[in-house]
Amino acid sequence: MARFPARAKRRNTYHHGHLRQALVDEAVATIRARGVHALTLREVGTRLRVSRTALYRHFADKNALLAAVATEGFRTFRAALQQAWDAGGHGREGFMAMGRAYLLFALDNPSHYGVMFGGHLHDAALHPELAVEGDAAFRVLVNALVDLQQSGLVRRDDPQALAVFVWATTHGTAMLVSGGQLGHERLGLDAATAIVMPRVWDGIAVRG
Amino acid sequence: MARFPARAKRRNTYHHGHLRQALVDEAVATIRARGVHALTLREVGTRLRVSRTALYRHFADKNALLAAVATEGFRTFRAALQQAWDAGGHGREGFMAMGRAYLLFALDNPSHYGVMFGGHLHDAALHPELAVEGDAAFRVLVNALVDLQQSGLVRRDDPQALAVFVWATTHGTAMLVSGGQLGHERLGLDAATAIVMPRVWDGIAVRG
DNA sequence: ACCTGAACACCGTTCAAGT
DNA sequence: ACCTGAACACCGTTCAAGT
Repeated sequence: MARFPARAKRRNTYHHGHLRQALVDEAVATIRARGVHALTLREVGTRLRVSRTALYRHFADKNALLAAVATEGFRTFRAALQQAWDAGGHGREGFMAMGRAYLLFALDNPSHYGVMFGGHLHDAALHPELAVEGDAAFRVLVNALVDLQQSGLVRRDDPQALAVFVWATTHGTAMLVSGGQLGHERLGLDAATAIVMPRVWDGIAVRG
Repeated sequence: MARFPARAKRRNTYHHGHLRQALVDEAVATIRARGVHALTLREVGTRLRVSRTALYRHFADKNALLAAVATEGFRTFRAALQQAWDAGGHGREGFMAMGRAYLLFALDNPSHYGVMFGGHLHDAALHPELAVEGDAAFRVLVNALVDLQQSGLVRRDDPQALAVFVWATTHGTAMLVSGGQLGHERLGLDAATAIVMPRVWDGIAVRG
């Protein structure tokens, strides 16, 4: 019944058994708080009270850690989209809620979103799980569009093509708004949603 | 009449009088060829046969050099948009040509485009010339939209809002296509243009 | 003004070695 | 298997000094 000592001793010497997840969490926290450029493998290590090179037991290099961060981001992102679509009761309102959720995620976690889409990753192709999660998030949108088509609300074009248009528009809006790239025009979440989403709807809806 | 020697001697010791532009050009070339992550101040210096720190006479830091690269990008970008709009004879066709030119620029110079929009720049606000050039490029689009409104082709909504929608969609498409972020769906320039631009037009055109 | 070399503090990554 | 410390090659940036 007293087998804890062994575990305790182990924890002191070899760290916990979930270093990988701890590394990802720490990286996400750093990125969220201070941006990608502030992410340092050495600091991640010391903050986790682990050697600077312990990380290499779980990731090939810094890029692989970033890929894991992006993968994790896609997971919560997809959940947020799905939840908004469901909570919005599908239909036009659900679609709008999804769009708002998309922008909300991007504006709330600009740095994390940047890792997912910003091109900080060098060889995304080398990380299949990343592609899988990205696809899964994309598929939430495709499925919603198919549903909207079946309800007679959206044109019966190729849903993939429609999804590309919708995703691109929302993504572009997120990047422009969060980066403040449009110069003078500083937009907030609601303003951006109000400007862009109705027009996206016009671009895909059945003509009335 | 023979005052060249002085110049020649000077060139050997103090480099040419256009180091700043040479630095930007070299940075652009490196980024274009090998990506932002390969840009090194030290290498830029040695390739220009100049000390590693000569750069600091012209730029506060690496970020300032990147801002200059982005500024230069916006200049040629704006010219490309304007040229397409004019060559397309304005109207719907000119608008489509502009959209294609946008995507062409982004796909032809993905890394340079990435510096302009990708968030590699830390404090874009600190570089006013960058904002000026970005605004100028944006205004080409706004002006085109106003023209289209006067021709009765585009709805008479706030042109700025219309421009945000158009820009965001095109920008998003460029990012997604160049990053191959849409998973399986690998799109080329023409496919992306064909999918997105007609729908953008539907989103802004006068209802027929 | 414009340029330089040496130096500083800081990276990511490798590797032989420990448990 | 998992972790470590020392070492390597490489950064951006500062600074006193040169012309």
